[in-house]
Amino acid sequence: MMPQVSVNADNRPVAIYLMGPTAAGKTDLAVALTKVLPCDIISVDSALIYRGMDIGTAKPDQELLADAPHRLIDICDPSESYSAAQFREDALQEATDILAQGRIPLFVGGTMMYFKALDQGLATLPSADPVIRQRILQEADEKGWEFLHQRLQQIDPVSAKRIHPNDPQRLQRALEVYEITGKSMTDLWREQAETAEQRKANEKQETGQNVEAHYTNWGRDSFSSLPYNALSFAVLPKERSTLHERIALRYNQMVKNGFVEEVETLYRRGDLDSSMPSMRCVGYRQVWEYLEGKLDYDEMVEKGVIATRQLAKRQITWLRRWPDLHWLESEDSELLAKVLKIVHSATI
RNA sequence: GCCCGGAUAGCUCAGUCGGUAGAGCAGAGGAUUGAAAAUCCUCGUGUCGGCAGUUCGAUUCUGUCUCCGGGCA
Repeated sequence: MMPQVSVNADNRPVAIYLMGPTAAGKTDLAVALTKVLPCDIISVDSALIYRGMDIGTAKPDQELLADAPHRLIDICDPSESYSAAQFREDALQEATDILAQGRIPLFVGGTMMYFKALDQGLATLPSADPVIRQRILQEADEKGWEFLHQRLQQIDPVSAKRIHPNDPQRLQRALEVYEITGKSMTDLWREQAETAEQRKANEKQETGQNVEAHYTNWGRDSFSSLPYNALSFAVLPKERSTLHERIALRYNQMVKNGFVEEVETLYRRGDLDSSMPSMRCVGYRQVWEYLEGKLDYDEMVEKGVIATRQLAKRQITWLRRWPDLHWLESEDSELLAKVLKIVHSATI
């Protein structure tokens, strides 16, 4: 008899992904889950990593954190940058630690690229190099991004087609990878995808899927399977307008609670600037501009709220195409029970 | 009460020497491989304030009314 391989026959322990746009109520649900399940929270949030950025990131307060500890918050200084790859490494380490204690990793957050990197892996590529990035930036200043896009067209036509000439961040990255490795991003992905296909073939785990047909997944190391079987949830208010109301309410509350003073403390340090990832965070950027005198108070508040809404929209776009996602409504009174039901049926 | 400006997309405004109109912002949809709360792409029909007049044709010219600024009393 051939052994039956099916999705349900997964004997790995479960983990929970709790996703959702900003201000949807993820933290409340996560904390409630820690009361009824043997789980520990791992934050999936590119802003909560920063120390001293508490009010504007809606970071849980000390009291709550003492009650429900979050891993991967307060791990960076605002002068530092972090990355999706670094996150994956850190998050897997935390998950392994939690699993070793026989507990459930509960990943909670809204940084969807971190979730994707965690779940599907990343190709093996060089990490960011500040010197090379600076050089590319300078060249863009002199010759324009259009010129650099044409150069990318020469060395990597596939990426050049995918990356819009107006997208400096991705152009910079593609050129950076080429400068460091001497190979195009596309070639590196392809090589790694082929290696993975080979490995898969050797392990006789044919899935019938054509990796080559999905170039956006080329080279991702998702074949090195995760140590858990993830259940994906997304929380979201039923109506977009409700989310918008919650965002405006929360932003005004932040300002009342001393958000401007928090940014002022960072502003006065003197070693931070508005080009750093930390100070590009929603809200921080607008308060920073207010402190520089580029925005008046009302504009700062209005633009902060707008930026938060736009962030939420992008997060929702990710969620719409997330596979096997359990959708939850923020205002559902049976929220917790529904999650528990799904978790229990998966653990049996 | 009189004089001058305004009234056009959800908001701020441009424009049509008369042939029913377009920017920015907002909003919506999408992309997303070491900055991702980042970065980028796509999407614009609205009694052109109401009514009347001139005209083949008025959002555009004229008259009048309403409302909002500002000024003079």
